[in-house]
Amino acid sequence: MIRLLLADDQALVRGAMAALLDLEPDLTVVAEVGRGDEVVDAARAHAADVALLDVQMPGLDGLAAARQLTEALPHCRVLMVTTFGRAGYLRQAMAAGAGGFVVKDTPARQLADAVRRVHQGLRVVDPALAAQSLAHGDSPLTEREADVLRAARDGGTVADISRELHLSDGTVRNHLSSAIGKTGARTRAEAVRLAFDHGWLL
Amino acid sequence: MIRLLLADDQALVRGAMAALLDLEPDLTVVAEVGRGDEVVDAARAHAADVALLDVQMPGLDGLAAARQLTEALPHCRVLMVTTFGRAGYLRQAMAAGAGGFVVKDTPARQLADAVRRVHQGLRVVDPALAAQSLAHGDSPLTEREADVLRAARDGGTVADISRELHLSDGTVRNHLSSAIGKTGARTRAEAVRLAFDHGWLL
DNA sequence: CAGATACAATGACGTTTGTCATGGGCGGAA
DNA sequence: TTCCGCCCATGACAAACGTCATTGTATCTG
Repeated sequence: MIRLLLADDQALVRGAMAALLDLEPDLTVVAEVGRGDEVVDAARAHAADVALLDVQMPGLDGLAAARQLTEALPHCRVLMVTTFGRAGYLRQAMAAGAGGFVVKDTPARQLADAVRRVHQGLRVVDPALAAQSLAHGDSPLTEREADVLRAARDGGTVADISRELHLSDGTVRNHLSSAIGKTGARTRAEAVRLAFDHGWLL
Repeated sequence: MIRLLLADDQALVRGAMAALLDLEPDLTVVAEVGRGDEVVDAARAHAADVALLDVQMPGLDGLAAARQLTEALPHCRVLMVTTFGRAGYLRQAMAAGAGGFVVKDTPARQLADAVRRVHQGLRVVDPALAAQSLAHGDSPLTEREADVLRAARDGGTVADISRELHLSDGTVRNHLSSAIGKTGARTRAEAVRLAFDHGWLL
């Protein structure tokens, strides 16, 4: 009997996935959480064998949660189950020690198989996503450039960003210019969008 | 036995919700689709009593699908089940003849009850969302302003937008300026974000 | 050590953007 | 019919933006 932990911020989706997986005779859902910072505790308390983690969660994002979990409980496998097939997420998930990466577009029947494979220590990755990940490569952005893009996400002015990051206006514009160049964008907003779609932010 | 149609572009979520709802003795899922433009045909073919529609779907968005469905099959009730609790979505959903509006944050157990209520002709609405909807009111944007904001979504320049919409550069900037004023934003990007969050676009 | 890279900052530049006044054409409402 | 709002357009202006050259510090690497 494989013991599962579900972590997803959408209660409805979480409950539905629990119902789906509990139908499998060899699987049982032993814990559900809606926040990333509750993952490790819950996994330990319920002796989970496999944790299914969403990427976007309050408290702590799924990738960070995966890092914590694989370090704290190495025997507990991690399967990322996420909405967005961002190439950068896959890369980071694997680096975080995840055993698999599945997007929510995949047929429901394959989920149980993915869980079993991960439990056996195998790697489960969407082939299309793997190809895209290789194509886009790793993030070319420096840490600071990523910070600036993140701060520019909600459409504020340079002054807003510089205030938030305690930087000079000119420095912010330099970082932005650099990020625009690296992403191949022609506008700050476009750079934000592209970097986000590639999974280079957060 | 209430016959259900599920429409959601994420196959995994769709299947999981099917599993969840099929556990209820008085509910049965008779059809699943992943595109908005397949909703009406599927509902007719399988004689669905209640259709659960996500807002964002390829082909046709859930709100438009709800309009088509309530017109083509008036006896078939509609329950919107969506990720984002945008106030504007709720308003449009109700105008489209939906019987209920549920966000995916709600506990899984409440879903079956919502389905039953909608099937009985009752209205099901998240109270918090209803309040927010009243607070923000209807969209103050004109059709053209909304068009321009939509075109500005991916971060292009004024020239890009004017080319896409076959307008003068100056006209685009006028519409943008107007939209910025109406949304209370200070930047084009911020206006796009705010309008989107209010459900005033798409 | 020298070289490369990330970070922060400044000043200068040309361009883009947001705003405003103004005007004309078009539809619906008083 | 007259008014009003929406749409399209133009021109002008200040502010914000994107780019570049340059300087300096810190850190890591060969």
